[in-house]
Amino acid sequence: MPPFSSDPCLFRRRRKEARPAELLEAALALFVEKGFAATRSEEVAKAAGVSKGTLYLYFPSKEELLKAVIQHFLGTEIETGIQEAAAADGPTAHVMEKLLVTWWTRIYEGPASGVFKLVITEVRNFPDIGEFWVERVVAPGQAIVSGLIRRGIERGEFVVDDVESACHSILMPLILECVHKHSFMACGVGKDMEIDPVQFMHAHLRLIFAGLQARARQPAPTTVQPA
Amino acid sequence: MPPFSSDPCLFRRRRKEARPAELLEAALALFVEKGFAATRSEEVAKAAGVSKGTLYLYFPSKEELLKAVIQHFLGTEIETGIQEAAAADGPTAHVMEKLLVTWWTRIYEGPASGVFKLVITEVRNFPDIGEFWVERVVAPGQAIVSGLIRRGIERGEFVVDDVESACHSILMPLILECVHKHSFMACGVGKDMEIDPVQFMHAHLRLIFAGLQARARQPAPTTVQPA
DNA sequence: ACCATTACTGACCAACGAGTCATTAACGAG
DNA sequence: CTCGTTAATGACTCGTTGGTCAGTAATGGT
Repeated sequence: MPPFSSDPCLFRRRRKEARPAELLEAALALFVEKGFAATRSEEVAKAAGVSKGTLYLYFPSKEELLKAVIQHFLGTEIETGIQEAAAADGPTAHVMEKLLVTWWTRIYEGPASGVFKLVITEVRNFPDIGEFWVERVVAPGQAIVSGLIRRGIERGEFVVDDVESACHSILMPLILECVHKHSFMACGVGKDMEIDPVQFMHAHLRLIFAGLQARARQPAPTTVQPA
Repeated sequence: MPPFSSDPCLFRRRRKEARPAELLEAALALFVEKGFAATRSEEVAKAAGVSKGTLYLYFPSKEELLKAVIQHFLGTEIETGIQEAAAADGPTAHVMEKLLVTWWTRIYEGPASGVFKLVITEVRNFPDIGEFWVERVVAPGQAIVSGLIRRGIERGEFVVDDVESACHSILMPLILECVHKHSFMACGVGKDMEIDPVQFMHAHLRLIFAGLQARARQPAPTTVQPA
């Protein structure tokens, strides 16, 4: 580094407003990649283009930074899902497929996908992370999907004896796909046997819907079938 | 600690044979609970009832200990599954259900379940872990299940257009259930909305089989149906 | 009983990393 | 331009921890 650098565009810019968001983004990427404990706070600062001191200017401790990261990156996606689910009409399988494909693709591709891995790995060290995770993500997410399943049952499209389990069968592969993206997929392993996540999601939903509709088709195969 | 303790049963027993296994077991439990980086090597030693020096007598470094842990706890379960799958006959859905229920319950309840979480969290820091994970677990596991699906297709019981995806749809919830056991379930969060894993597994497989059989039932609903 | 062997110990060291704070300089007001 | 405010820095402190090694005691042979 030269003894002085008066370029105000690269060096020591004062940008109080932008720092927190940039630090949170850098922290998410590093925590997801290396884990919380293995990430040095100076790395986070460097990745955000500031010094370690600045990091501690905006967050009182590394642990608080972690909590802020999770709080910051989990909220938004779920609420849009609720609205999209409520607005749609038509055959439930269609509604659900459309919802899950657009909604989940956005989650999978955005930074939220990393939060799944992060929360899974760190809940046991910081249990209160789990509190607002179930409250803000698990519960509303399940509510959307199980609500749609019940809608399908009421309309005579689905026959399901355990809605909760069906909900898990639908969502768990999608969640694990997000985790997978940030573990195996992120390093070079198993590239040969990899599946395109979007292609898998379609095949998965087709299989699940076939199962949900299987016994519903039996009593009235000619009247209800849409396709 | 008293200045001397000559009780040979509790203090400074020499048990060269038993140490490695005990250290590996203790290390697995702690690595899964707290993560590799957050676990101090002395903790592992204490949990195994030895001092830190003894740990480094059997493993050259903390990282080698991690690799040894994973190597030690991943091999056995898969091979028994291959044999059980090959031995069985009868309707494929029955074979598969029986296999997955016994096989996966054993994995879920044993120490192997923790290895899933451990590998997911640590591959990116130690990529060669991933190498023998795909080779020894992912590939053979998928081979067993997709082999059974193909068996079902050949026998006219299933209609599947994407065997790989179906395989994922079956296995991913079971894997995530293992991970869940060692993250959320292990701390107190979300206890109210929890599902019994065995009950879920049955419901999940019933749903999947309904999907796999759905279109197979259509052409000949009266002749093929076993139940 | 005595000794040789070796499993085992824990004090120790060096490196590392979270968090601090005296100092520096960017910015804006007058 | 000057100066007061405050965003930003990075050298420093100090507790922590991976790894070592000189010493200790359990064991088995004679």
